[in-house]
Amino acid sequence: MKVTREKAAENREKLLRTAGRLFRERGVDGVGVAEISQQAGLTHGALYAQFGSKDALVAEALADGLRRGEERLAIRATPPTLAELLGYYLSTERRDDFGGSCPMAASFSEIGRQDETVSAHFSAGFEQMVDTLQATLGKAPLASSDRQRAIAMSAAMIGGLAVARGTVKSNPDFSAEILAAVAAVVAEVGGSPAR
Amino acid sequence: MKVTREKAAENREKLLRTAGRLFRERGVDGVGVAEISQQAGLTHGALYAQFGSKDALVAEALADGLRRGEERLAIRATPPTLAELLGYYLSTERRDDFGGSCPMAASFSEIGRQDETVSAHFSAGFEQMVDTLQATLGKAPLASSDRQRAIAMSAAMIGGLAVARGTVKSNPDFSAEILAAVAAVVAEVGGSPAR
DNA sequence: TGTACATCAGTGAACGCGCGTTCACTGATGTAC
DNA sequence: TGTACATCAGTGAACGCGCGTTCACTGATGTAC
Repeated sequence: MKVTREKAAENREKLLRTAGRLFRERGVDGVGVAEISQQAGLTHGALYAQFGSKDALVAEALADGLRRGEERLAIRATPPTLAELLGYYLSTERRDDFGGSCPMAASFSEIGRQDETVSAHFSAGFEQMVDTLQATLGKAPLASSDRQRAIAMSAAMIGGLAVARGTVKSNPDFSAEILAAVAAVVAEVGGSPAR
Repeated sequence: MKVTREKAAENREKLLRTAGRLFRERGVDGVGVAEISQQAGLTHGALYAQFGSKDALVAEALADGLRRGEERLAIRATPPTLAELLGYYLSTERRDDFGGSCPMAASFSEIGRQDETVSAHFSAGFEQMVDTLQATLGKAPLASSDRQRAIAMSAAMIGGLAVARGTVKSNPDFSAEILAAVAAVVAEVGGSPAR
């Protein structure tokens, strides 16, 4: 049966969000089109009418997740402080919430194996993170440029979140120590007072 | 046909190494038991005689890769300097060589979804990296402890390598800039002279 | 505004394929005497 | 040292299953007159 254009756009959106969340939680190869469609309240046929193939859906879902992350930062009235960003990004809540978290940290190794389109969205997402961090920088006793510092801080946050995830099942104390240590050092490198 | 005990041990080793390399290159779900066995010069039956299931092989291969990485650091006569570690780890060669590189960076998101055994090996591997880095530290103008710095530096290196991989297909210049920026800032945080 | 009909988002049965896994069998190895 | 035989690493055919994908069909929507 046909549906209104509006409803069709909603369905497409629902498929994208559902796919993105499941990919982050269980990996691209860990989720099938059947489950995505079902959780979005549709059949796999609808998914194929919208995206044509799973590969295309993967690319669009990753891009959509990165775009959504960018927007969340861009629409804020007052730009966040470094302490706020660190407190949010390197929290145990974020660590344990694969589905709701940064696709750069959740889909990591998978993104490196995707094609150029996904790589371009990943670049844009990372660039945005670097810009956001760079805007928070204070004076630090380092010779590196602001941009260099912002890049290294972003890498440390993404890496720190992922490492905390890799260690939490066997060693939750170590995992929490990692989050705290990364937050402390990144804050210092960023020129914020140590917390 | 039966083979000598020695040959059987060699075959097991070959399966582990082959599986580890392929998992790092294409992801755990991206490679099947048939291909692993074939590239190791055996049949899948031999793989099952040795490991019992693919899941068990995955766990052992990840652990084996992490152990191998630890050993590579431990057996050196003179401990490496920070500059040497950074030059090796954050090079474009390492970035482009998924199969031969650090399993913590290559199998990232996958490790977070594995069970406690793999998590324990991951913790041990990361701890080793932190210790190695901590041993190279000089004096830096930061209030953070040596251990905090070593943890954050390790996270930045792993994250930096992974982010460089995610951006290289669409934006090779940015990717190279990331490697250089992370290396420069990590060197400063580690108290080495900026290169 | 009312009627006729083309459009197309979504349905659901069916497809081939490759996956992980099982198992009866092989035959050289390694041991017991 | 030589012979008999139990062991078991490895082979390869076969299995069911769930995957991504296709396609004939449905029927409300949206348009043309």
